[in-house]
Amino acid sequence: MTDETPKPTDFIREAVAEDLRTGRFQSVRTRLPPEPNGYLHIGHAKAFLIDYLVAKEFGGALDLRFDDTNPAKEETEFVEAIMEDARWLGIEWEKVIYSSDFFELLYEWAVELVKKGKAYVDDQSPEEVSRNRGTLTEPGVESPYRNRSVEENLDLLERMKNGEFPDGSRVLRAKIDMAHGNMNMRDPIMYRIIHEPPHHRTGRKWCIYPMYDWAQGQNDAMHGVTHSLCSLEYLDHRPLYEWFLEALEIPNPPRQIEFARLNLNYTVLSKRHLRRLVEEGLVSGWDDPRMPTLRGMRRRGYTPEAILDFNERTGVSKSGVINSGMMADLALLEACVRDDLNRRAERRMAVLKPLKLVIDNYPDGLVEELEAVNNPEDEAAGTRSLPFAKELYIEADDFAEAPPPKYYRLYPGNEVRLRYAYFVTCTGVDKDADGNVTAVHCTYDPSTRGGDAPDGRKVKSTIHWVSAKHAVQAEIRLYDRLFTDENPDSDNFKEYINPNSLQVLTGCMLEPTLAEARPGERFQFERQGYFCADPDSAPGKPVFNRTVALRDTWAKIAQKQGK
RNA sequence: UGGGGCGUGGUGUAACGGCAACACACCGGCCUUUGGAGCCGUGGUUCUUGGUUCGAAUCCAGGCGCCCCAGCCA
Repeated sequence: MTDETPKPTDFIREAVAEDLRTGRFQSVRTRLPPEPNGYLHIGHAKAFLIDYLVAKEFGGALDLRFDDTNPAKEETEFVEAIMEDARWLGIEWEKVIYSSDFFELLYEWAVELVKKGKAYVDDQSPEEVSRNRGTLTEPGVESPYRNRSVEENLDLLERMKNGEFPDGSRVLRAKIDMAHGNMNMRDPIMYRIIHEPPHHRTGRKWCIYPMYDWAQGQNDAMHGVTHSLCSLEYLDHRPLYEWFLEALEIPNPPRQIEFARLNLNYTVLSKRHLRRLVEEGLVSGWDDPRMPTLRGMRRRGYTPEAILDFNERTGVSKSGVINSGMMADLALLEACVRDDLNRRAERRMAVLKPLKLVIDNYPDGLVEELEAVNNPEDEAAGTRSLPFAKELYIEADDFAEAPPPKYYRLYPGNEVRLRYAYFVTCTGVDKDADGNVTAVHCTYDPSTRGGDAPDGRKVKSTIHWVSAKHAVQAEIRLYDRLFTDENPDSDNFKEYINPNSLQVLTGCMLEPTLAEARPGERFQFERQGYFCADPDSAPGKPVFNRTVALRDTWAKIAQKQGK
């Protein structure tokens, strides 16, 4: 690992490198303990990636350990979904284990603590326990059961395990300090009694289940984790994490390191709010392309590479400003997909809001095949051929009867280039009885075939088009941010929902090569944005999701003009 | 009012006692068969006050601000 040792780029990698250098650890093993009760989102992706990349960079491994210590909250359904999403991201893990795999040993360790006089069974009701914990500024009150004999504690714990007592009647607590400034140290609960529902893996074998704090560090130690990476909210738990390990006299105990979790502006990331979006029908499901879930982003057209890049560009730190985390900019995420897709996505022509263009001096019935470049960023992507004819569709926005200042596209008298085709000059329009433009007329210059004028004259604009009789009709879904507020993650988040987050366009006209697009295939529709074929697509009837629009400097100019 | 963490352009992250850097966003310009991409440029008294030092974003002290903690959740 000598030459391979990476130069530390953040405080976590610095700490890990230091531990290896000093010999505190000989190798690196990290673990990601998702609680299997929800789908992964962009914030989880960061945590996953930190654990995975740190382990990988130091020649170690990541294990997946599902944190199933509360049977009331977990479901098997999520286990597979989490693995599927992580795999899609490119995360590799060595072992898949469960906290419940360690229930037996963990119980033995609890018995050990009882024998050492460091844990006791408390008969107080949940209300009493809560009341006697004290407050942030007042010390707690010691339980009247705190000084029971070791024998009585052992007997009671055994009977708790055997299911002799009802839920909530007793708990096992660590005997630490009821006056501690850190609330986590005020005799934290280790085991509580839960009879129902049965655990999704261990069934009815256990009637007591460990609390997070009691399970975490011990599980880490049991399976050889060296670095237990977690988010800042667990900082206050580290003294307890270390207390247990020390009380049990664990040699080479694992080390917990905390980092700022990721928040994204203009979205919500809390499990509760995400669930509400789905359950209240505010989105179509966990994979709605507007959701910040990995499934949603995947359907939207985001690539794992873009998410990896985003993760890297947001960095690792301990400055938790909002909800113990950094507030990353959605614009950065979008920049990351654009970067990736710009290099990789093939270009296609697609007219979202069609307007008919008739080339009056083009021969009736003639169809020419014109060559178009698939990706100017990647010569290897080659070219394709596009049918061209007298009647085309152009983007309604690319024509203006009365052009605003700085408008370079089609308007009466103006000449533009039809991409990869000809120069055309607008000669007039057809209108219906209400005065709406129904078609635009133009003439073309036959000498400009392919898009260059032999006399060297220039046009200020190039617009896209699709041959009317060859066009494939499609549905296109345009997405915008789900919320109008930068930080909607509060209980009244519904007030900030963006009513225009989804716009469904039907009757869009696509170039014929797009007819058989497979779900998941991504393209750049020239001058529009990046689009991904949706699973709702049928052969010959594609449906596309807009992943992200292209940067649009014209939109900014138009906005400044007050339009 | 208890304990803990964090303050660097709008946002995020660097700089490890020696000229405050990079990315995104923003604004301006160049270029362009995508108003895309690419290229160039503008923008910061490093929360504050004081101290140590030849020299402080960095070390020390005091303020201020923000975040987390009082589930038998994780």
